[in-house]
Amino acid sequence: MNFSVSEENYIKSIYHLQQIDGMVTTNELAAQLKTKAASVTDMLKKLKTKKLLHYEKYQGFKLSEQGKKLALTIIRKHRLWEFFLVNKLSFGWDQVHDIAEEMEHISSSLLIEKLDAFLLYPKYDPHGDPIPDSNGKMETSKQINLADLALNKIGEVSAVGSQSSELLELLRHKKIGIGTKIQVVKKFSFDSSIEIKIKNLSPFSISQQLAETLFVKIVYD
Amino acid sequence: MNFSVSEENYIKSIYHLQQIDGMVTTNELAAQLKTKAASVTDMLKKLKTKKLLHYEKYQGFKLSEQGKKLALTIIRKHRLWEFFLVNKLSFGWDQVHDIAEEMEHISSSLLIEKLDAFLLYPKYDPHGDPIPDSNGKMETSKQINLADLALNKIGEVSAVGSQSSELLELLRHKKIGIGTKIQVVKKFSFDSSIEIKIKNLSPFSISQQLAETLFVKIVYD
DNA sequence: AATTAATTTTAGATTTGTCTAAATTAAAGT
DNA sequence: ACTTTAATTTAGACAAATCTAAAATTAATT
Repeated sequence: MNFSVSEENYIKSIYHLQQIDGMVTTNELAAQLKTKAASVTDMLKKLKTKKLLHYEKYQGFKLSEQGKKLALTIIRKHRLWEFFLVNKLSFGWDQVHDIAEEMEHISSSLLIEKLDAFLLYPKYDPHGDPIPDSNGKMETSKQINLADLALNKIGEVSAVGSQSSELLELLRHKKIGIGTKIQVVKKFSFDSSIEIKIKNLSPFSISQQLAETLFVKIVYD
Repeated sequence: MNFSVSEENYIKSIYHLQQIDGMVTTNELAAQLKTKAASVTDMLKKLKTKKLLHYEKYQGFKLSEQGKKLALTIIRKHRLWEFFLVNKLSFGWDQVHDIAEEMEHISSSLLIEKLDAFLLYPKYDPHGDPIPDSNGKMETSKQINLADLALNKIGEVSAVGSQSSELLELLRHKKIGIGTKIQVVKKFSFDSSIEIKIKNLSPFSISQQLAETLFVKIVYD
């Protein structure tokens, strides 16, 4: 199968959004792609007939297995080209995103395999995100401390550092549990507190103490 | 200014065709681009309003200075990427054309300058065609013997090896003079004769002896 | 449970690049 | 010079991807 640049951009955006939300909504995707909800609906129908996603109208949508596979090949291309641009052409890591955004749509898969070999099979791109291999598999994140999670990254809570009823009460109150996805919005050096964002809640701050008892796995977008 | 992939492909094809013909016709271009004459006419109007070519209807057309400049940047990208594919990713020289055809439309000019530096400013691509520099200048061909011109290449007659009236009579009869553009269509090893094609004439053969008295400059397409 | 608000979808229009078929212009042959 | 042929252009249609405005559906609120 062969896909248009536009179709590929939709697939990639849906992949990233569903890492965070599970299910994706029309408005979310429209915002991400800087387009209008009506345009998204049109494209969803097309992608559904191509069996790249599961979609029932008004019910949200997510990628099919095929769709995920395609998303991962696009992400693989994007990250390999970013690695190339930074490590071979000496671009800064902050200059390469838009260029890779164009290069990821070059269709030849032989090109990508040869590029991968030339770069000596890198595992991470210049931003620290893992590069999927030719089967779509990539290194999964180890558990790290929420206090160590980089700004704007999203972590999925995988463990808590204590079982004390005081902690559990606090977590229940803040609506944090195993599996909760937390984005770091701001870090305050004054008291090492951090501001976090959880889906469907307004951002709020937590203490350094709490951040250090929470362990997360990075959700690579 | 920013141009679509389609516009860039038209510009590049026109550039190549006018190397041979000076003026380009609608049907020629349609054949080259594997599209229909009507589609070409439509695009010509658009390219004219963008001042990329000189065009009066029914009169043929050719690139403006601006159009040539654009064509050379596209050719520069194409040939640099071909060089990269062959010399860094170890593709065969016969595998790279279609991939470079896609890569030449990546828009960043900084990318191309950095690529050029990474490749150590190559002067020729893997097919032996010269690579334009960032100002659109490229090495011009030295005079070579028509007998040494590679298959399918086009040469412009720049000198003859003798002034004998016998030779001049033969040349007048074959309609060959200084400035005539000759394409090598076939080479016969049996007697070293070669079959050539001149614009507006059917292909015909010439003897090794004649070929060796004609000097040409390669017309890079 | 009913109404309001927000989200999503449909309907119809627009742009880009293409096509076929018909009309126009130029070139070639007698 | 006239007629036939070939090349080119116009007119009208179509597919892809987008948009605005209106209608339909779901979610939220009283």
